[in-house]
Amino acid sequence: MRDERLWGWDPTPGIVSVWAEPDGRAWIWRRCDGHLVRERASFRPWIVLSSLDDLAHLGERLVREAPVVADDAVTHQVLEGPGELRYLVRARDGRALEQAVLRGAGRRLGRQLSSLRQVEDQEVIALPPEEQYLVASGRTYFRDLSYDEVHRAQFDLETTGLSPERSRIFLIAVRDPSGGVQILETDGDTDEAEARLLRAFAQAIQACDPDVIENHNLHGFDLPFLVARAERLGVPLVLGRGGGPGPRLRPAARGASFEDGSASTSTGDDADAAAASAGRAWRPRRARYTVPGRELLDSLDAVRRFDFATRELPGHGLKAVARHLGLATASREYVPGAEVHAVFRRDPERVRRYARDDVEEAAAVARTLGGAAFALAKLVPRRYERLGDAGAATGILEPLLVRAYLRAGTALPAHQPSDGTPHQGAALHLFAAGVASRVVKADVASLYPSLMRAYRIGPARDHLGALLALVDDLVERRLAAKARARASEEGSAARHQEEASSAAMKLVVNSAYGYLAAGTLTRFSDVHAANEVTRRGRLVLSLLCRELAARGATLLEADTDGVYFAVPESWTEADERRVVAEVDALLPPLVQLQFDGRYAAMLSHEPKNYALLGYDGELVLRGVAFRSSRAEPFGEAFLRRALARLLRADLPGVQAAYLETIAALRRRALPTFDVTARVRLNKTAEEYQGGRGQRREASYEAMLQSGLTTWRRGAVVRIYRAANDRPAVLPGPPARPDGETAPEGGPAEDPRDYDIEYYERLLRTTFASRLAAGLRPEDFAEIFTDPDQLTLFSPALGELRPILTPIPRAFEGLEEEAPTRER
DNA sequence: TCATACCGGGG
DNA sequence: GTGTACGGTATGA
Repeated sequence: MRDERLWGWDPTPGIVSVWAEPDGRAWIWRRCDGHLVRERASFRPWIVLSSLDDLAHLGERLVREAPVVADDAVTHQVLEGPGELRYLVRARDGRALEQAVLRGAGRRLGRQLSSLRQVEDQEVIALPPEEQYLVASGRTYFRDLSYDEVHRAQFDLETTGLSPERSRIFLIAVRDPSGGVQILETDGDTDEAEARLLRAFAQAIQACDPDVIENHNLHGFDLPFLVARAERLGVPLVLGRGGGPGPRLRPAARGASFEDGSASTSTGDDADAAAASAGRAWRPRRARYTVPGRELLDSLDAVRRFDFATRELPGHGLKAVARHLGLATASREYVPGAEVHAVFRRDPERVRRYARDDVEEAAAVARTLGGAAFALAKLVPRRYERLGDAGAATGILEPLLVRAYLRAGTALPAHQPSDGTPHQGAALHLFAAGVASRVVKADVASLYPSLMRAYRIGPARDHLGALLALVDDLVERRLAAKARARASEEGSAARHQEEASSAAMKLVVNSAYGYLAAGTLTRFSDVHAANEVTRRGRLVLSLLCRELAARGATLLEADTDGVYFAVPESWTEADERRVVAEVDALLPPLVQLQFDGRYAAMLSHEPKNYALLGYDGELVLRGVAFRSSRAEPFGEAFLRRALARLLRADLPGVQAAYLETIAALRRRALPTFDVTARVRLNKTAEEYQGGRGQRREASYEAMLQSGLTTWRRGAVVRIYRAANDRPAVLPGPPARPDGETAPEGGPAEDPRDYDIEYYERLLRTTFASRLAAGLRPEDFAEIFTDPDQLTLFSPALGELRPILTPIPRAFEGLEEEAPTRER
């Protein structure tokens, strides 16, 4: 398959935005040597149909595709191959084309149709006008442009609340493409003042004329809020280019929800609901705004895409992300959201700094994480802004495949219902529970796409072999991009570009398997091929487990594409790496086992629940058994200390941690805070009282028995068990919902009346029990005995060792390739 | 206690 | 135009 079919063939450089209308008019904005050029183009709108029957009523106006046809003709071209969608149909005006299909289909179905969306998708492919234009022309965004050559502006609203029904915008920070920041403010709390602010904002955007408008949660908050306020105040909000229409809605899965009528479903207090009531016109259920000439990008999408791969972010909020990525400056101003307006009233300068820092950070986060969408826009025939939140399978691979097929003049398959074959997933093996030392983690990078390439597993209906060609090509391009990134200067724009491009390609490559397994959602999905990929994956995992064991490794846990194992004491790190390399050599070509880390010890508790002790002493806890935000702090602290000692085979130390904790409880040396659990009160007092007869819930009983009879829904408090079985609430300020630790209660507020026996029991049953897998039952009983029962004659704990218990028959779960006649 | 439903963000 | 997933938390049987 030729390259150009995969990647577009028209070399036109510098496209920064495309807007097309269904009538075949298109506008293209390009940056040439820094200057903006607007071009007018026309295209012949097209759809693909499974049959021409619905167009038979056109009679002689339906003709074969030809260089010259009548102005009102509808032309068709028959695509080759076995695909069901084989008629490429075009007309001068896409609306007329749609009407013609709807008339025929409506007649056939005996009901009036108003949109091609109502036609079965087995029967039609109909793309948005911009995508029709890009697919047909072979153009893509940003050829020969780098990320920083695109003009980007950021803006951020400061409002009096989250609901545009009840709140106002009082300040807007705008960062222009050259980096200058303007602060626009209202001069009073009136409709007129707010309307003036909105007009000034629209003017500021027009004046700096960006190609891209960005912010964090732009589509979830700022845009819907802005549009709702503008509609309410009767202010025309022209943010696009060419004096065209104001923001338009387009359906988008990840957009804000717009339920017609009144307040929306979930929270009722947010912008989703807000935008809902703003207009009477047709609203899709979920939507995003779009404007001509500018791309509206949300850095929250970039953050989600990034974290999807890395899972390293503490949260997806702007501040948390900026801090995590090292983008927050030392002088960064912070104001809690709920206080922004109040702070503005007494210290406006502080809120101005805050808003300024917000747009600066949004720009920095967008630049740091937005490279993937930018790189994708160079490859995929969709608007840049749609690639910001496009899912990898339907949003990226599918458009590439559709373009490739049409360019090759080949018919496309229709979506197919399942044939009932269940999809089989990955393997998970637990080989041993308990404590192991000298632990190694090895894994196979990009296992599934590697298997697809190695065994040529692609969709049965992909007769062009386009998916595998895409994956092959992307893998090669990615390696080249990574090499170029390494070769370029650290921190340089070139490096940023290559890394972004590499990230984009990795994203697409890794979604190829998901595409296969996506059932009815993707055009070329193939559950048999997907099952073959996972089957090969299980075989590879089994093979490497067996081969590692044969070389002296003690297997602990294996999951999908990675394995933890322990090695004999005599092994050096070089030995560990050598064994991994030996086993790697036995795997199929393109499937590579890599050394992924080594640890002093591991407690294997349950599948996907374990604790690791690094050689540097760092303790890593994985899985729900070891991490819970609700858990009482004293228990968590005990567990961490005890685990660290257990993993060092220091059983007297484990017991000491236990006894010290109990002693502290008995002396009431622990602040009450340390025994509290963090809970959220999701029922109001009335709601709880209503059903109180049937079921008592500790959180609410604690409130009521502490004399607190009203509370806000969603309030977060810390509860504990006081003496005499009394549920109680920790006095003082509640724990902050963002997870920050509540301020320590002073002695006056710290009752220290907790139920000692209850917490001793909790320590044993909930926390100490997490160590049980690593100890003989009699040792466990000995270590976690009642301090009053300690005898002078107990066996010396110092001589005991933690244990590792093989799981019976775990090896039988390993699959082996059925003997076949090999090639 | 275990299953399942829902959330992730913005002022 | 459709579905990200995944880990955590909240809720209900």
